[in-house]
Amino acid sequence: MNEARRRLTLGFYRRPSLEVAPDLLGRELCRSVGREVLRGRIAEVEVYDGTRDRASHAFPGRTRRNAPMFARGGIAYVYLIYGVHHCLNVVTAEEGHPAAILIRAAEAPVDGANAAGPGRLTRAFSIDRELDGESLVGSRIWLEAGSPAPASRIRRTARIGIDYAGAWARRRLRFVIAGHPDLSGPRSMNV
DNA sequence: GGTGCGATTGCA
DNA sequence: GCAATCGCACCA
Repeated sequence: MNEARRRLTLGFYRRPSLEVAPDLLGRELCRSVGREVLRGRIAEVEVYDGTRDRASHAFPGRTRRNAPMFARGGIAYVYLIYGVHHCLNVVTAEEGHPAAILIRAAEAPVDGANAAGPGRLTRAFSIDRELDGESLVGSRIWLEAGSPAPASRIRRTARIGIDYAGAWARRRLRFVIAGHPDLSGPRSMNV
């Protein structure tokens, strides 16, 4: 079986988020729907780690919504934003340490679909809150080894849409594949 | 039980 | 530039 199709295992997720984030770039997001499997190479992610990050859902401490962020790495955290769009996160790190990585963009899983932007991505991959807390090593949603982006192709920028977060808004916690055609956000944020 | 708002997007 | 649309955190 070819290396690119190898499924990522729990050990991949149970590491510090800053280690996992760049390692997610170029990995294949896989979503089983009906008898088909949607696949798309991840191009852009953002780290939300700890309770001191004002932009993180974990900032107020543990609540019902953010509970999956406090779990051990290896599950999905999916929430509804603006009552309109779903956002997919990969939960990382160890039990009790809230950390999640927002998957902001991937290559289109089917021709004509658009998975650039967190809301568009969940729509393209048919992901909603039914997958909140779902295992990432199960049969509904998972990651495969894909073709990891080499370190030389990875860039870091500030995160998007969190201007209210003070100093945290300036931290470079967004990771992208440089020059990738499917990045989201303002052009100035794409390197 | 009431209120305010968001890790976004698409359209005017 | 702004409306859409709703779960939920927070306060009373």
